[in-house]
Amino acid sequence: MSQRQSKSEAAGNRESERRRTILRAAIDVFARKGYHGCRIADVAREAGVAYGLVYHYFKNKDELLETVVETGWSGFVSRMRAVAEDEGNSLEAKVRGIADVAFEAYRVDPRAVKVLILEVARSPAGTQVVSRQQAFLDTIRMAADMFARAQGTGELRADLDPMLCASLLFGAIELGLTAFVSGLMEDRSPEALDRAKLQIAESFLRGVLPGAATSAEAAWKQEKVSSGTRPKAGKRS
Amino acid sequence: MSQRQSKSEAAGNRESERRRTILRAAIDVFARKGYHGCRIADVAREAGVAYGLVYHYFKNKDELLETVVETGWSGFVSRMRAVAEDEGNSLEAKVRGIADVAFEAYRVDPRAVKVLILEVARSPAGTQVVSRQQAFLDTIRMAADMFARAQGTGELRADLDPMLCASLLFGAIELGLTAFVSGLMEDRSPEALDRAKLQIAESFLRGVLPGAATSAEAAWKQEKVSSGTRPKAGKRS
Amino acid sequence: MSQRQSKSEAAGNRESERRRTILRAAIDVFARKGYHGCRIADVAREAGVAYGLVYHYFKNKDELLETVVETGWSGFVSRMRAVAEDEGNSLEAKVRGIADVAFEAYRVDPRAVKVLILEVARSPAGTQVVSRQQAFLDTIRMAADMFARAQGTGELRADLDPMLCASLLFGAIELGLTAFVSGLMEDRSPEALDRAKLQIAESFLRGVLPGAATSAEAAWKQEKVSSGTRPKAGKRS
Amino acid sequence: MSQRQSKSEAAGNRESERRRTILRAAIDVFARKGYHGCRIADVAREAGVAYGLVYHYFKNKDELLETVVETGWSGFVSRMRAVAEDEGNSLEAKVRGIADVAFEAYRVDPRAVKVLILEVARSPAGTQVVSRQQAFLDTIRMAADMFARAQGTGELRADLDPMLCASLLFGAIELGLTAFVSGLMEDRSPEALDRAKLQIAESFLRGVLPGAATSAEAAWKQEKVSSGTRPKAGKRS
DNA sequence: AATGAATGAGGTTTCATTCAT
DNA sequence: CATGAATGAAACCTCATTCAT
Repeated sequence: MSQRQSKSEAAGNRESERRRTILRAAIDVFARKGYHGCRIADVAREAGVAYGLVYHYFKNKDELLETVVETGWSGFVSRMRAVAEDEGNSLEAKVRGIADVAFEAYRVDPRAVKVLILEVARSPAGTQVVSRQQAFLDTIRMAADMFARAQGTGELRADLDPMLCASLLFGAIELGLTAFVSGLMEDRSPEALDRAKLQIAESFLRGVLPGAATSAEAAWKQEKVSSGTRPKAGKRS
Repeated sequence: MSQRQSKSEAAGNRESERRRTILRAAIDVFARKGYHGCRIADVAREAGVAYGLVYHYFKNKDELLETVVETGWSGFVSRMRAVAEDEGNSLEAKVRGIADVAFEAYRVDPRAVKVLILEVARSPAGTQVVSRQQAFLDTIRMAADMFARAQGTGELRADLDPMLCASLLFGAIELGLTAFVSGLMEDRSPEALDRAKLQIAESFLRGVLPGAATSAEAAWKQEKVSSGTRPKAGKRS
Repeated sequence: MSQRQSKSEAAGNRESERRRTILRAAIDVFARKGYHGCRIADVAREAGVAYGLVYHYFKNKDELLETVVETGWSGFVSRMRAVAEDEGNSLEAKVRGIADVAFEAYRVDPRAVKVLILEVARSPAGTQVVSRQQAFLDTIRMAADMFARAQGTGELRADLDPMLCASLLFGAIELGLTAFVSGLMEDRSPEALDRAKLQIAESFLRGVLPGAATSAEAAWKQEKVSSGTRPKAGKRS
Repeated sequence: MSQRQSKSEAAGNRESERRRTILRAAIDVFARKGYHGCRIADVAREAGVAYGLVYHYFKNKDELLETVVETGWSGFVSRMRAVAEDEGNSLEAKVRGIADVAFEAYRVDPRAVKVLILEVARSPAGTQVVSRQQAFLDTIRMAADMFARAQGTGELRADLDPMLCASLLFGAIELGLTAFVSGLMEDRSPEALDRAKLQIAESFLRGVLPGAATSAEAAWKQEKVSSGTRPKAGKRS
């Protein structure tokens, strides 16, 4: 590649730059006031662009939200899926991995996560284009499949409903994040986030894995003391 | 006494009857389309009354939602609080009691629960009157207090953040209910609901109570099979 | 007359009593908020009667105002007319009589006068039933006739337009009263009212009666003839 | 420079052009139907613009009226003030100047004057933002000050209340204009207007300037008491 | 006669979307 | 690309009037 970009490339970059500015602004405003509570004018003002420019890049307000969601959600889901469907991993590792993905997303962009939680996870059925609601439900179903498979291999207590397990996991993660988003948790330092993530994963696992104390838990307890080796379980160093 | 009520009584009943009809309709419509997605006209049509009558009983749309929420939420919260602050109960009993309250509310009036979940639990901070958002957060804080006290008596693992525990519990319950609300769970029979409630409470407790299996769990296990011991489980690599 | 009234008389009195209560309330509320600024509910509340009763006695809101005006205005006008058309009186006596009538009306019922000023004297042409606007204009015309006759007898300067004289007189009276109504005049004692009445009548008469030209008038007349040097007095060339 | 304006200038003109069009339309419609009697739709139709554009330039209906009033009134008042406070002028010149200003305003824009008279001068106190009513009263007070100063220099009869004089002057002018506005005066030619202006100013001055008592006044005085020597006069007891 | 709940037309206001420059 | 004025449908809310009791 030459150091100078071709004209169209430059334009393309310029365009996508503007586009991204607007998208960014939309996320911020949606996070602050909600989709219904904000006007296109708010997004434009936040982005520092002219009113009409929003319509240059997005067909309408709904597409704007759609794009926000897709952008934020698709990466999230694909990372989630990668973790959940990596058959090389134990269920425990997968669960910890999912928690990692969620909390990492929050660390990187809490506003975007807030929008996803507010506008995607919840919102009346009829209101929106199918995809939005579907996206969330599909993710839960994916997790449910994961749990169902785990039951097949004896990694999950057989008496639990896999769908319910999936709901519990996401419920725990979501309200855990909500606690941060809403200000219920006063300490929002990276360490606090990490602690929360571990407690959530660990409590969930303790609750659903077969047997008494899980090895994971044992390991985790040990980790506190020494340097607990653990097979590729997410990002923990 | 005669079978007819006195005039004022009849009027009083009539009034509150109408009022309740409208409130009921509002719950239904909010549940179906969300607060923003519905028009006063929808509520009026659903209630079978004239447009303006809604404004006879409620100052404006917002007060209507406020009333819906207050009505539904206050009963819910007070029952919740009664359970959580009954010091005669063990933590386990309290947690099960809270699950009972939530699922019973859903059984009695799923629509109302849906509205509470959609419009109260989540919704951008600045938008609403304090009370709505506050109500939800206060409930979580109440549960957090409960868990903190339980740590004092050794009923809860000392290494867990009480606030996080509260979030987990409500997250599990909420997304468990959401699974029903959203149609993720196909079987919505009372039995299925009950099963879900038990699984949620039990998994949560298993996850957060100190020690190995809880007494409840032990009982439950026995009830199910006989020897469900599984060899330390761990991970199949 | 017997001391007891017949039943129908009693009823009639009761009725007119209620009716008068409502009329009274309407005057007060109209005076306070204006016709457009008040609701039937305000009138009912002020009168201490039920909402619908207003409609029992008056066909609609407009008729209510109409009645207020008629009641207040007709007495006013007939007294005015009696003074203006009493050919036994000099013009001066008539003018003073008109001022008497107006200020007496104000003394007796300042609110009613306020309503008459606000809602009758002024108000866009098309808006109202003819009668209201007409009533006011007719009164001015009546006074104009009076002035025209006075010109015939030499009691009024021949160079003045009678219609304009009428306007001036009522303008002076009206804004004089307005000064009291609006609070511009701090002293609202009966004595102050009387003083104002006399000053108004006297100044008006001094201005319009024939007789020795005042120095000011003389100067002005001269200007017309010669080149009236006047120290930069506005736009006159 | 080219004959074409720069873009921003053009835009600026365009904007204020539209704004002025709407303001103009509002004046016309208010004059025709009154503030309460007209709908925003009427203003928009009159201006030949879309419904919503009115709200692009004015926050709401009330601000529209407010702006109409301010625009029309402020120029009027400042011109009035210039005349009233020009100490190089005699009282007589000032009074004539004020009449000039008022009638000139009417000649230039009778509709606007009508609105000012209808919606500003009179209208219930509580209804409006302070400024509107205040503006009118302040103007009267300004004139009252002028008259008070004139009493200090002996230019005005000492026995008159300055505030009342101001009321008389504006009452005369206002109802004089009303006579034209309302159609009482059939001849509305510039000459007729001029004639009216002169008669008003002259009659007023004749009435309030010191100087030889008119015969009428003399007669009246005699009738009342006996020794009505005037000079210092003060308030009659 | 008296009450006040019920009705619904009519007005205001908002704001997504289009369009001319 | 960029701008922001212009558009108008759609929602909210008010309140005069009617009606059942």
